[in-house]
Formats: sequence, C-alpha cells, structure tokens
Amino acid sequence: MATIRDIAREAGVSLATVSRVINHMDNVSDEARERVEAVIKRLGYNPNHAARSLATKKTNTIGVIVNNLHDPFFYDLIKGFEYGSRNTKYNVIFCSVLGGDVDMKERYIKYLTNGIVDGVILYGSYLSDVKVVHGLKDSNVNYVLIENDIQGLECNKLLIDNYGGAGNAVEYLISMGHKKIAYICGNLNMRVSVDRLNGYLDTMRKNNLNIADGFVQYSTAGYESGYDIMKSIMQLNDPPTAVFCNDDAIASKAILAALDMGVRVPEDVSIMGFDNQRLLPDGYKGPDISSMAQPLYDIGRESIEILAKQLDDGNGTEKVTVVYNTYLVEGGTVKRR
Amino acid sequence: MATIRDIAREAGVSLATVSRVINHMDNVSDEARERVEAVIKRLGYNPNHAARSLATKKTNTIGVIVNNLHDPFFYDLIKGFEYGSRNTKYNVIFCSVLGGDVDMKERYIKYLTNGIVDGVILYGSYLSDVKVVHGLKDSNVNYVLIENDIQGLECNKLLIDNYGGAGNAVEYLISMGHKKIAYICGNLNMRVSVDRLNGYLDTMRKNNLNIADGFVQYSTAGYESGYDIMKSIMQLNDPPTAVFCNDDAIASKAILAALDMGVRVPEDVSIMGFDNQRLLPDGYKGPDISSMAQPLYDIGRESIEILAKQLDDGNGTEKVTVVYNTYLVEGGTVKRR
DNA sequence: ATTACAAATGTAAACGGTTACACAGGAGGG
DNA sequence: CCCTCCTGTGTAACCGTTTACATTTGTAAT
Repeated sequence: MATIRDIAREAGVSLATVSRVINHMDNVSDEARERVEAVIKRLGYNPNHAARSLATKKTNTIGVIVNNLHDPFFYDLIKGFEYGSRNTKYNVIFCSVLGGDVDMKERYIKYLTNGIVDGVILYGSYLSDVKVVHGLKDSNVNYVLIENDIQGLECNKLLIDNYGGAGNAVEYLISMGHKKIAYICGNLNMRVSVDRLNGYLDTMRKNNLNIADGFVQYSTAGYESGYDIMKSIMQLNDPPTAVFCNDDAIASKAILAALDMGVRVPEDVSIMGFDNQRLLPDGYKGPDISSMAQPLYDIGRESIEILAKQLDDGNGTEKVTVVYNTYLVEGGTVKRR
Repeated sequence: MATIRDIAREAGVSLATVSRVINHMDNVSDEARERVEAVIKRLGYNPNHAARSLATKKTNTIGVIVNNLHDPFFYDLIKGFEYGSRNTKYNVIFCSVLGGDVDMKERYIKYLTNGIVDGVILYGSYLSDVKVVHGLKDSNVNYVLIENDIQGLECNKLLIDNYGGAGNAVEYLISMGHKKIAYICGNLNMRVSVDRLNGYLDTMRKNNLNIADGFVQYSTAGYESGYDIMKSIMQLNDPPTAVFCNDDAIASKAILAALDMGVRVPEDVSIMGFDNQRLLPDGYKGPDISSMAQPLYDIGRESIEILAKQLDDGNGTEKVTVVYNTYLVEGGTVKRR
C-alpha cells in the first residue's frame, strides 16, 4: 500500500503538500496539485483512515449499536438510519449484540469509543444498560440514547411515550365499549415493559375500571408464554372482553391460544398489541393485529441527523430530548362491544 | 482520555512495560503488573484502537457490506453473521448500502480497507459490483464474496447454485404434472436473476417442454411489475398451468393478480417462488408460497468463520469456494395436475 | 571471582497521517 | 531600494500505540 511519503517522493514535493492536496486545501499551486493528483491516481493511493483519525482525533463515523440486528422489529429503524446518513459526511457502522449480552455491549462500546467513531447511537431499554451507558458517558464521544430514559443523565435522548401509548390503547378499548380489560406484561427487565404496564394500570384506575384477580399476568419466558397466559386468562370465572398485550409477538400467541380454545377473535374477545410489528414469529397467519405503532423510521433518521449536526457544530451544543408519540393502527382484532 | 503515557508515569514504569501488561505478555514482574493494572483501573484507561492498529497493522475487526441492511431478506444471513462471530476475537461491523449504490459501496470499501478492518464480507450479485470488487482486490485485506461469482478472481466465494435451484424448481413443477410453465424474470443486472433464468430455460429444453411466446417475461420495474406481468400471462390464448417466479416478492404479486382475475391459486394455476422469504411486501396475506430456500444462516455463519480462520492463520491460506444448494419448501401454491 | 545467561525493564524508532511554524521568493507601496 | 505582505512550500513535532534492541540486575556455572 502506498503511503503519503511515496506520493511525496514520486511527485517531488513534501509530505505537507500532499496532505494539502488530499484535504482540498487551497494554498497549493495548480502545478503541484496536478502532479500530486497524477501520482495518487497512478499509485492507487488511499489515505489510511486509522492514521488520519489518530492525528486529527476525528473519525467521521457514527456507530450504531442495537440488540439483535436481525430482528425484523428494526426494519424501519434501520431504514431511518440509512436514509438519515445519506446527506452527511459520516460513515455509519452497525454493531449487533446478541440477546442484549451486557459484556458484548460493553466490548463494542469500548471498541467504538476508542478511536473508531465520533458518535454512538445506542438503542435499547434494558435496565442493565445503565452500566453500559456509563462507558459511553465516560468516553469523549457524543451519543444518543434511543428508547432509554436514564434519569439524571444529560445526553441526547429519543424516547417513545410508552406510558402514554399504553394509556391510549386502553382508552381506545374503553371507547370500543370494553370494561373488563386484561393485560399480558412483557419482560420487566426492559423499561418499555414497565412503562407500558404502568400506562395500563393508571389508565384503568383513572377510568374506575376494576382490575380483577388474574387480569395482569407476566410473560416471564418470552413471547411464547403469551399462549399459556392467554389460556389461563380466558379460563377465569369472569374472563375479560379484551386483552391488551405488551407487544404484537405476545398478542399473536394470545390470538392463537384463543382460537385453539374455540374463542373467536375479535367476536368473543378483542386483542390489542403494541409495536405494529409486521413480521411475527412462527409465520403468524391470523388477522392483522390492532396495535400501537412507533415512528421508528423517524427516530432512526433523526437520531443520525441530530448526532451529525452536533458533531459538525462542536462540543458546546445543547443536548436534546425528543419524545415521540405512538399512534393507533387498527387491525382486525378489536371489536366494538 | 488517559493514554499509555499517563499510565506509565503514574505507575512509575516505562511505556513498554505498560504495553506488555495490556497485551498480556509474560515477561513482566508480578509487582510491576499489579502496579500498572491498578493505575489502569483507577484512571479508567482504554487502549486507543486506531493507534494500536496503526502500529500493528491489525484491527481485529471484520466488516460486512450488504445492500439494504433493513431488507428482511437478510434476517437469517445476519443471524448467521452474529452467531458466527460469537466465538472469534473479531469485532464485526455492518455497513449498509442503499439500493446497491455503487459509489457508496466503493466509499465504504475504501473506508473499511484502509485501516478499519482486516477482512471484508461482501454480499450481493449486482453485475456492477465487479468494479467494486476491484477495490477489494487491490487492498491488502482478505475478503469473501457471497453470492457473487466473478470469474477468474481468486478469492473466497460462497455461492448459491441458483442455476441448479431454478432447475430443481422446474423439475418439481414437472413432477407435479405441469408442462406449460411460464417464468417471470427478475432484475437482469443481478447475476442471480440471470442464473435462475438460465436454469429455467435449460431445464425446460432438457425436458423437451415448449416455451411458448410470452411465457418468459421480464419484471423491469421491480417486484411490483409481477402483478401486471401475471395478468398478461394469464390472458395468453393458451395460458400456462404453472408460473415460476424469480423470487417470492414477485410471486406474491403474481398471486394477487391471479386472485384479482378470479384465477384460483393453486387450483387453476400453480405458483412457484424463490428465496423462501418470510416477510413479503405490502403485508401479503395469501397462501404460503412454495419456494426454493437458501441456507442463508449457514452462509452467514460460515463466511465469518472462514474469514476469521484465514486471518488467524495468516496470508498463505488457500482461498475457498463453497457452493450451497437450495432446497424445496412446499407451501400451498403448487398443486398436482 | 569471572563469565554466561536469563529475566525484567527501558529507549527510541517506527506506523501514516496532520499541522504549527519557518522560510523563500515575488509583488506592491512608500 | 527597503520594507511589508502574501503565496507556496518544507520541516519537524505530534497523535497513541508496538516492538526491536539495548541495558540493567540477579543467578548459576565455571
């Protein structure tokens, strides 16, 4: 691989002049510039990125860390990142952490923040990420947290109003005539699940609706447990007329359970999901799930744009917090009562 | 950020000793090691990755470049990459190129190959990628090409037998009693499409089956055009009893077109796809498409493993070519005739 | 006691760029 | 003609590591 020294020698100029040509500075004579450019082309020279960022302390790249990159849940989010980066000078690199593995996440953060990127976007609301985020805070890269509201930490936060979204979902069910509404909770290690649960609980209370025994159940073993939970819910003495689920994956299992029991959806029971996920596990073929959608594309896009702008503007820029609202997507699993 | 010099000063040793501790070399006294490690912990020191790779010419990272990372087609492939990297020391970073944009792809290759990664995995069979691959060839990183058989280029290639797969699909349709089989072709800028078309053509000929006028049509405007093409095919004087499509996205549109025309699938016409894609565009809700599946998970996983092993073993290692076979996945869109 | 060798450590030169500073030479003003 | 300023260029230090080589010290062998 040719280095800047090779170019300088061949072109009969100094290192500095070559560097000036590479970086498009204007204090180079046309004659020198042409000579240098000719040699660069001839030797197929490309500046070494590591050396350059070592010298400038700028890498012109943004790193994105997500939990399971393969998860189709990220479809729109990734699309947002991709489009957001189109108009910036920044390279965007994605790192995937299998199953939210904290050690791996820390490793990637250390890797990225020590000379690979100028900024990081971290997606995820695992409560254990608090530890991980400290690695970010203690580095000197700028960063934005998506879907992770760590209290008292001054940084860029792009949040989703899960609490309000769950509340709106409950209000929607109420507006459709439901009063007996059960809830299947998600993994409480994730802040989203906690927030949604609270949104459900508070909205039920606010509307003076009774939360009967067995109406709130916890899917501890992943979305699959939605199946058994749904069965147990529908076997209650006085079963609900609607079941709100922490997410669409759970909802899809709940729907299957209902159908397997001979309980029709939505005629006998309404099901409400969350996330508006399009690819559901195990080739789900049931009715479209009524759900609360997140503006993931916008979030992905704006996270890049915000970070890129702050990196361009320098360190002094004010950190932002944006809260996105979810919106109702009516499928075919909720019926007026 | 603390540097190795800070550590050396605080611990009262030389740079070299600190470096030895960091790199777990054994020629350091226990006493010095402990002192250094204490200071490292106290100052929260992390080695600068750019500086290190500049000095060692090793980055311990593998870069993956794919065309539209958000495309759910990559679900299993990405999963393969993720799991493949679990047992290596290599960091894996993903770069996404929107819509196969050649310039962007070249930019990312230049970026990665100049001091960011030791190896690259490039997915894609755009014919225009030949130009892009030269950037890889001329760099000094090792690389593996997935689904791109550039003739005469000695490098690692993980290929799918699209020609044979298309042939098998046609043989399958024949074994189900079909003789009049049409084909909807894909984007001929991609090698996969060319190979599949040839597989169809040769297998039809080998079985002495007539390819009537209008039986081969080209979807020039993306998968959506599968809809109109299917309509025109079914309006032929002597329409086919089976239509084989370049991919499931096209097949899904073809199925919709048939249904809209009152042509039942598979009773009136059988449809065969390719890729066994689970998430189809526009929330496709039709029958599961009979398709030829690619072992994408294996390919992803093995591409990482092969590359990691070669990087560990040094430059002399022999390059490999692996051809993967597709396999039939029977859905509900092909019926015996 | 001398020598040989090994273990632990330090010194300094890379790696491939950027950039502050110095400097040469020519133009323009007085 | 001298001084100043500007343009274009070169020199060398620096970014944060690694590592070949030199040096010191201690120990065992002669």
